[in-house]
Amino acid sequence: MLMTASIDRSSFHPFYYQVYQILLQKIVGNEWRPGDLLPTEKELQEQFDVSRATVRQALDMLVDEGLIYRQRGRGTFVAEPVIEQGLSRIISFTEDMRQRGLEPGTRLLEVGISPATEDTASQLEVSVGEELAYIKRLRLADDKPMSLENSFLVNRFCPGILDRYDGSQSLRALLEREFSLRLVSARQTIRAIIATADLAKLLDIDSGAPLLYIRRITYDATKRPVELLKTYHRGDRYVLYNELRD
Amino acid sequence: MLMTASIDRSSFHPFYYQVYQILLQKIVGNEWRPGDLLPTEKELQEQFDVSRATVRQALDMLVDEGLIYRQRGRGTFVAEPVIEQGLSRIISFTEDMRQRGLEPGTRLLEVGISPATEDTASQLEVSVGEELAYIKRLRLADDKPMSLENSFLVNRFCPGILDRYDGSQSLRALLEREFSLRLVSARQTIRAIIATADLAKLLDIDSGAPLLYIRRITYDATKRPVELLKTYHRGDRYVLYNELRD
DNA sequence: TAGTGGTCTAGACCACAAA
DNA sequence: TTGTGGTCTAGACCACTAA
Repeated sequence: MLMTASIDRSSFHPFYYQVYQILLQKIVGNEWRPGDLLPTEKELQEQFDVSRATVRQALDMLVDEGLIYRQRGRGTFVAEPVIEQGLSRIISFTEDMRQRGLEPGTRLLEVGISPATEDTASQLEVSVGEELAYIKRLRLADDKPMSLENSFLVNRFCPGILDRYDGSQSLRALLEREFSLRLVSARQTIRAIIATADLAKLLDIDSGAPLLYIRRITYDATKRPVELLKTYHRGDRYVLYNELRD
Repeated sequence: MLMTASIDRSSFHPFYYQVYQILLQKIVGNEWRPGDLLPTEKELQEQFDVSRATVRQALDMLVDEGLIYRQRGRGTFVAEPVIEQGLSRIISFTEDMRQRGLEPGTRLLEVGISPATEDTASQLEVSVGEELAYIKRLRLADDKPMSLENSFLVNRFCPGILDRYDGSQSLRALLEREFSLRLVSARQTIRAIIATADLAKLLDIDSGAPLLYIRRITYDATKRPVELLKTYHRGDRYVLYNELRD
């Protein structure tokens, strides 16, 4: 491109920020593609008629955002786009198993209403004793036990949900369709524990076998906690996968 | 404190990095506490006998890590320790422990060069037999064993790293500073396993105790796999936390 | 008004990569 | 050997805060 943007010296934006914006546009606008060599710092300095320090300050921002990287003696390059999607999405057991090429199954063990204990109440930000709907399910993969899921819902947000739940459908979809509860964010803790005799029996493993214990609180769009999910995954079968970024 | 550390002008570490380290120690060592006013840039400049730009480069690192913040016209302050509830950031063991309010420690067990096995080679996308630098560290929290970390680096990308690594510093920082390797993304799998006798002994737990086993591959800006990290965390002490979104 | 951090300049020397 | 980015200096002027 022959036309080159230049900076506005009377703007209230700092020079380095204007340079950053111009370079950013070239990258996100795909004019410069991953792997491309950027102009040298000297060239940019001359092009924008600013000092090298100013150019470097602009480049530092792009480095911090992971959009470019520098190699001493070689130059500055456009970075490969980082996989941003699917970093940490909330996915259901069913989706999860299908992604792994396994056939998901569910056996409904128990449902009911019970008062919140001190522990569950504090997690769900409700009063102790408030009614919670609970759903206990054994999850299967290729017809063999994989995980035990224990779900606690704030009954006030989805009254009568247990009557409409038949044990096989997606709880997420039901909450959204019938109660307009969109689950948009979640926090979870992950621990390694040892199977108790009860859990071992349900999961068809030896007691003392390792389990991945995940405790997740899910929030709706207004940041209200809606569900507390306790999951026990068989250590020998279940592998949690995720992607991280700097 | 009247005694003040000064920088070593013959060190191979850059001045700004030495200043950063000294200031970092004051903060994590709790000599400077949240809310405290730092010396002004001018004072630091005089204290270390470096230019203001060098002081600012050191301060920039601390700002990036969220340890300090600046207010124009007022000064620079130690930040409140915030538990970075990021979605899925790559954080070091050291950062991780600090966020949990535990004092991180490291015991270097073993370093060396060894040829890639079929398994490690495929993970790191190198040939079987290619030289890998490995670093085995026992990680401590409040002086008690927390995790065992087994790191494998493609030696070709960071030749001589083992000579420059003293066992206590940040591997990430070292890779970036000395080899211009910025670790920007990672993929990991998480499993629950049972401690073998060897692992149990190192971690000071019973054999048969549960462990969280995390296997992470870290990539640089050009998407090259750089490090394979195998980590064994004590199930009774270590809890993995993360946030999810829809 | 005095002092802070924010921005900017015009140099310099270095380590490293590639030809 | 040439050119790159990495580090460092010694200034300067500005916008903002607090006294």
